[in-house]
This record gives sequence, C-alpha cells and structure tokens, in this order.
Amino acid sequence: MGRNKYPEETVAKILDAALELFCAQGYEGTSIQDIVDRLDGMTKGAVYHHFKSKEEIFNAAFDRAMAPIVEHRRSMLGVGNMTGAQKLKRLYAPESVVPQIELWARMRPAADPVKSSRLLAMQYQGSFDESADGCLLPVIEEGIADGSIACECPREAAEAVSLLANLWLLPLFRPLEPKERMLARAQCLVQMAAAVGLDLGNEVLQTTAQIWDVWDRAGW
Amino acid sequence: MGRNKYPEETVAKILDAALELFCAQGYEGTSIQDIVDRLDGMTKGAVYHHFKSKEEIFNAAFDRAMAPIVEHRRSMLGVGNMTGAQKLKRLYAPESVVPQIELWARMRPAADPVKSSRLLAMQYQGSFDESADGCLLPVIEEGIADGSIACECPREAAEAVSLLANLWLLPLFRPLEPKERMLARAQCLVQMAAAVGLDLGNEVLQTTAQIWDVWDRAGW
DNA sequence: TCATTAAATACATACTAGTGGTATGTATAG
DNA sequence: CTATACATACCACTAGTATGTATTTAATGA
Repeated sequence: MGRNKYPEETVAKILDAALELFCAQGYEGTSIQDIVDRLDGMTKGAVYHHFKSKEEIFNAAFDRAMAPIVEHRRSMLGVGNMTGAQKLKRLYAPESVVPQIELWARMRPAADPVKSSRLLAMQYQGSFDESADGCLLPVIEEGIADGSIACECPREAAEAVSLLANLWLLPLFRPLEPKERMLARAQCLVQMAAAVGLDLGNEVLQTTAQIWDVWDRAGW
Repeated sequence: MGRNKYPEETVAKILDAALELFCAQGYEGTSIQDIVDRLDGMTKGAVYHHFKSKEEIFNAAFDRAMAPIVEHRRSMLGVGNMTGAQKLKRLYAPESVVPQIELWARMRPAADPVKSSRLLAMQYQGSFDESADGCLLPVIEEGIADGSIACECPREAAEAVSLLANLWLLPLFRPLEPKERMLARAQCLVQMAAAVGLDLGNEVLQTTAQIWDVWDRAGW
C-alpha cells in the first residue's frame, strides 16, 4: 500500500482495531501482529510509524474512547444555576453514566479481573484521579461552599464513592450479577455515602437498573 | 548441578526468588530468566521441572506467602465464646492485619497500579472471595444469627467493606499517603460501614496507624 | 498559474534480542 | 533398574528497530 493522503484515517483504523482487541483479549493477550492482521493490507511498519509503542497505542485507544464521556461530565462543572448537591446527583444520574456504559458494553472487556488486569488498573487509578482532579471532589467542595452539602471528609468520601462506583457498581471485570443484587449494591452505596454527608439520590438505583439492562442486552 | 536429595528446597528457592521479583517488577516485568538468574547455578530446566508455567509459579508463590495469614483469619471462625460483632472487630484489629502487611512490605510491590496490575487484580478478585467464601460474610451472618449485628444487606456490605479495606486502606499499589489522610480514610470507612449496620470498631484506626508505620519504616 | 524540484511523510520489508515453553539428554537417589 | 532432578538445546512468537521506497506536500522559479 502506498502512502495515504489522509493518515488520520489510518490512525483511526489502528485505534479501532486495537481498542476492540485490548478489551476482548486484554493487553498482554493482544499482540501488535493481532492488531496488524485486522488492518487489511497494512503492516507493522505503519503501526510503528504512527505509534512508538504498544503502550502508547493502548493509552491512545482508551483516551480517544473516553474523551467524549469525560467532556460530557466536565461540561456540568461550569453551570451556574445548580447547587453542588444537585450536580452531585447529576453525576450519577442515568444520562451521565449510561453512555459510558454503552461504550464499555460495545468493547466487551473480558469478565475476568486477571485477563483485564490492565484495564482494571486504569479504572482503579482513574477512581483516584476522578476524586482528586476530576469532577467528584470539585462538585462536593462546591456543595460545601454553597451550603448544599455537609461533608466532613470530602476527599475521602469522594475516593470511597468513586472506587465503589467504578469497581463495584459497574459490571466491567466480573461476571454480571443478578439485577436484584446490583440494585442491592446501589442501595448499599447510597446508604454508605449518606453516612459521610453525600446524597447521591435515588436516581442511582435507576442508573444501576439501566446499566444492568444495557449489559444484559449486550449478552453478558 | 546434579540431582538434589531434597527437591522441596529447590521449590522453596524458586518461589522465594519469584515472589520477590513479581512484587518488585510485576508479573509481566519478570521473566523466567530473571528468576533463574537468582538461583545460582540452576537453570530453566529445573524451574520447568517443578512448575508447568509462569502462571503456576506466580500463583504458587502467593498462595504460599498468604497461607499462614489466611489460616490465622480462618482460625477465628470456629471460636464459640465470641459474638459475630466481636469477631467482626477482631477481623480488622491490628493483630489480624499487621502480619499480612508486614509480609507485603517485605515484598515491596511497585507503587504503580499498572505495573502491579496483576497483583491488583488478585486483590480485587480476593475481595469478592473474602466476602463470599472467606471470613467476612460468615462472621456477619453469625452476628445476625446471634443478634449482635443488625445488617439488612450482609452480602453487599461485606463486599463494599472488603473492597475498600483491601484497595483503599492498604497502601499497596499507590504511593503512601500522609498518615493523617490514611486515618481519615479509616474514619470514613468506619462511618460508612456503620451506616449499613457494621461496627468495625475504632481499632481500625489503630490498625491503620500501625500499617502506616510499617509501610513508612519499610521506606516507602 | 503552473511546472520542477526538494524535503518530509506514510508506509513496507527485513531484521534483532528476548520471551515463555518444550524436547531431550544425563546423572543421581531410592 | 527406575523414577526423579536437573541441564542443554531448541522452538515459535513477541515488541521493537533499521532501512528502503513511494507518494504527498512545500518551496521555488517563470
């Protein structure tokens, strides 16, 4: 194949193939050759021209997939006519979470923590980032400032809620539990969060139910 | 090297070397050759005579390291003269947790979730196992049966507490936070657990403080 | 405005060191 | 004598590199 006039198309193709494979087979279970084989006609040279390592492909693929979701969550922060408490509920309302879940469902990560260990590590790391630099902690602090939230340990509460939401309520790396169990988890999280001053709202239950439906439809 | 009269010594040497390397460099970052190089004079043939794969070495190394700790925690279950609530507090008291932490501290896992992703995945998986088949859920159910614990969602509460204890209170895969922050986390977890009917007891604070000291002394 | 050329880009090809794992040989203990 | 505990030699495959080649873009001059 000769030189492409629009190399960003090639990059997109590489990232699409990589994302699917990384999710289905894990990072270590996916070889560069696997990716190349999905790019009909293309060779390893092309891949290593656009990316300098497998690691970089991995990160780029997920950053690209997550970008619109991160953007959507961030967009709420600037809004002026909402209290912190209202924004907090919004963060875990269906319209904020379900699009992310639909993306994950399409990517079909392996329901085995060890196979998906790298993805799991990213979600773990991301839970802390989300609390610190992302949306959750800023929203909580906004709520404390405007008097709509009373929380003595905002940072810790944010981390705990974020961890549980990402690694426990999202059925990413483990077999899908029965719907009632997932709802029980959500109810449990709501109670626990309330104990440290965070009212996540009962929409979390609806969110969880919708997540379950998406996951179930996707054939888990 | 000729044939050893006591092959279990060879096995022990392999597992010792493997454990240290897997912790320090992660699973993928450790090659069989790395392990062999630590077994002076021995070769890959010896390793593959005793273990059939890298995976098996990994599992055997950690099972061996964890065995005494698991045993110690299990030993509490049979005791008859304690209520479930008392046993629950015991599970997170210093004498139950600190030995485990000292083991981890000696192994020095990399404070990077991605590098330690396989260990992280094991801890994650283990958190669910601990709730389901391990000590936590049985103890809670014992407490419900004897009237010392009032918990509406024992399974969910156990999972949540287990996850937070293993992935948030233990400073395994992330840089060590300041002591006050770790104590704030512990306080936060105690409050959240109380909200779903589990009294972890204030010993958790002492446990956390001791864990921090061990970690700090180990040079994190 | 357009042809010519130079340089930068987008790939393909061929190769390397190192990996997990195996097949097989050999010496020793039971 | 046999089974075990190793050592030796090898294999297919991996991430990554060095280099070659064709094509697009930019610069130039008229």
